Parts: sequence; C-alpha cells; structure tokens
Amino acid sequence: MGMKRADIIAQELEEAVFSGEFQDGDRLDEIKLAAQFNVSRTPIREALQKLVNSNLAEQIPRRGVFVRQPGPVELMEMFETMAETEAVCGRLAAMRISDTALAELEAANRRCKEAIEAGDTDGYYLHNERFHHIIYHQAGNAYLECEVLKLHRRLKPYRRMQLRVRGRMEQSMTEHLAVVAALRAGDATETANILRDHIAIQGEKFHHLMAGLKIGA
Amino acid sequence: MGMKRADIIAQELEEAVFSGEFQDGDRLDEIKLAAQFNVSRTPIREALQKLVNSNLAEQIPRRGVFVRQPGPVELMEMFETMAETEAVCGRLAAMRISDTALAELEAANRRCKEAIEAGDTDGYYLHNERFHHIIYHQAGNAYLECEVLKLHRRLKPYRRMQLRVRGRMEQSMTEHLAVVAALRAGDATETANILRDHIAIQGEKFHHLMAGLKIGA
DNA sequence: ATGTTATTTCTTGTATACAAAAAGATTGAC
DNA sequence: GTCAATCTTTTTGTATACAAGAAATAACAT
Repeated sequence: MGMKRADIIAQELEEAVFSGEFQDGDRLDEIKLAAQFNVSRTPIREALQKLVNSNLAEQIPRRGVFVRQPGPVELMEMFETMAETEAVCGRLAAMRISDTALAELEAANRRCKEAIEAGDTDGYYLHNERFHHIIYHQAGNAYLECEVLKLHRRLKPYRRMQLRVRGRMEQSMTEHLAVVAALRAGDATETANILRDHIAIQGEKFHHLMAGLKIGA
Repeated sequence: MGMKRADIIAQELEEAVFSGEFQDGDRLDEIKLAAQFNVSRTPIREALQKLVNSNLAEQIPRRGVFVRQPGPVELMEMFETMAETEAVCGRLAAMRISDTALAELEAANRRCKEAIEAGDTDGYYLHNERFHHIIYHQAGNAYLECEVLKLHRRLKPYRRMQLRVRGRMEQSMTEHLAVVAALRAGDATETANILRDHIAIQGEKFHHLMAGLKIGA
C-alpha cells in the first residue's frame, strides 16, 4: 500500500514520543525536523498534525506544536478508562464469544505460562497481548474494538513497566484463567468485574512503581 | 483564541458532513474547495486531514479523500459503544457525584419535564443533553469525559431523529428519574444498568425508524 | 469491434516563496 | 542598572510552483 513520506515521518515521530525520546513540553521544530528527515516543511507539518490529532502533541496557534506526555493524573485516568472499557469488552464477549475463540484464549494462556516458566518476559508480554486482543475482537463490535485498541496501544509503554514487578506475571496469569472461566460460563457481569480489576491492578502497580522511583532517585 | 483559516474550514466541512450535505463516498476535491473558500490548497489539505483523523472521511493515497458516513452496522456499533460508555460514566459517577451535581441533574430534569409539557422538542433536547453532560463530568475522569463527549457529539444527528418517536420523550424522562434515584442511592451497578438501557433504547428506536423509512419510501 | 498500449490530462504530494505574527535583541530614557 | 519601546530575527501560516502517480483518452493491432 502506498504511503506518503508524511505518513512514515508521522509514524517515526510517534514512536519517538512513545519511547520518551521527546520529553513533555518539547517543541517540535519544523525546520530542524525537515532538515533531519531531508524533506521540506510540508510533510513535516502534515506529520505534526497527525501527532496533534492523536493527542501526542498540542498545537498552540502561531507558536508551534509541543509534545504532550501524559502526567500522572491523566495516566491514572487512562488506566481507569482502559479498565472500564476492557470490562465492557468482556461483558459483550461473554455473550458472543465463539468456542474456537475460547480455545484460542486458552492457547494464549498456555503460552503465557510457558513464558513465565522460561522467565521470558517478552514472550509473556506478546501472548498476554494476544489474549486481550482476542477479547476485544470477540466483543463483536468493530467500532469499540478499534477504540480500545488505540488506548491499549497508547498505554503499552506503561503497561510493560509494571510487568517487571515481582510476582506480577504469575498473578496476571491467575486472573486470565478466571476470565476464561467466566467467559466459558457466559457470565457477563463476572467477566467484566474480573477484567476491570485485572487492568485496574496494572494501574495501581504502575502507580506504586512511579512512587518508588521517586523515592529511590 | 487564534484560529487558523484551516481550522475554520475544518469546522465548516465537519458541519457539512454531519448535516448530510456530503454523502457517503463523495470525493472532497481540493481544488474546488479551495476555490469555494477562496484559499489555496494548503489550508484545505490541512482541514481534510482533520476530517480524516476524526473518522469523518477516508484518505486513499494518491486518490483523494472521500467522506465516510457510517452505515447501519457501524451506527449500531456506535450506539452500543455509547450505551456501554455511558454506563461506565454512571458507574463511576455513582461513587463520586457531588450533592450539588445531583441537584443540577434534578434541575435539568425539571426543565425537561417543562419542555415536554410545552411540546418544545428543542428545549427538551437541550436540557436532556445537559443531563448527560453532568453525568459524564461527575465520573471524575477527564480523559473518559473527553472521549465520551466525542462519541456523543458524533451521534447527535441520529439521536435527534429518534426523539421524534411518539412517547419517547416521556419514556426518556422516566428513565432519567430512575438514574437520579440510583445515583442518589450510590448504587453503581444499578446506575450503569439503567443508563445502558436508556441509550440502547435510543439505538433500537433509531433502528426501527430507519427500517420504517425504508418501508415508507 | 475489441483489447491493448501509449499519450495526455488531471490530481495528489512535495518543495519553495511569501506574508504575518510572535519572540528576541537593541537602543534609549530614567 | 532597569524598564520600556522599537527594530530585527525567527517561525508559523498560506500561496504558488513543481514532480510524480493515477485515471481518462486516443491510437493501434488483431
């Protein structure tokens, strides 16, 4: 599929913002970026607008665009929204999930367990992600799936952090098993509750991690 | 606040898409629009990108941007998402709402009732909207509030239609009263359930309306 | 006549040029 | 020395010019 240079630049800038290469408040200088990417200002401006529309940057008219990393408060809000949205997906999935999808969830869980036993954090993360993606899809609502995927992706860097918390992977696994059980039973409310707590805990763990970093530093 | 011409154009185009002035699949011709707005292609292109990022249009590289009106399926998905998200807001609001906000909700309801008695559909719509906005805000999650407002706004034209269904306003009022009661009781689950059904009914009414139009035409 | 290929035209995407506004520097007054 | 006002410089926003790719059309062979 044909991609404009502007689109590629937008992706790279997005990645740079996600990875923390740019800090909150940094101004994205059109001219410097143009030089850096060896293009004119036009595609840079187009890419910057994309960042603004994805809420990764803020535009102040006649002043420029500034990267906008979410602060602690907004981050907690996003985690809460994620928890609630994931619960909604679980609720709907409990009413609509197919048997094959249930099998796929169990397969993903097996792989998660293997990854834990092998001490493979990356592997765990991969199959854990797959697990959640299946649930989003089985909610049977393409619009909702798209929205939740956007948020999921946005929180990715922060979610990864808290995986390193000791014992978190094992606890997460246990919760996954409970989710599958509730889905298999077709218990919408129970699925929603487990999933909500599952994500909410991630937010809390992340919160503790941040507090710990502050003290430790 | 300073607004670029591109921003103003984007707003106007948005309004045109919402109002159905552009049909699904219509190509938004940069040159024609530039002539129409008496500007160069540059701000038009910027505005078009905004439409694309708001999901009101689709861009096919090297082909152009085409307006994208949601079809019946996507519309139902959006209503379902709206219902679930509104339920989430209610759930959180039940735990966090202030007494003054509860009073404001009741005030909005009174105004709704007066509007019904006066046969004032526009007035009803206005205060009904205010009612829901208060709940979004009282969820105490700025991120979630922003997201739900976006969806609310997107569904606005379709929600208005179903208000015309006979007896819908009265039914809606009754549901509002139940919502306030549940909120006052601090019953998160009940609030969520009532609100979910409240919005889901709107989706169904809309669906029936569409089916009716097809038959009637 | 039809299917294919070459050419032309039109549209998008990018570069550059220009205008306007804001930030920064310089000069002057006190 | 500090503050203020003006001038310069820088940067954004818009217009125009150019390049490249896609669609439409025309020419040609079968």
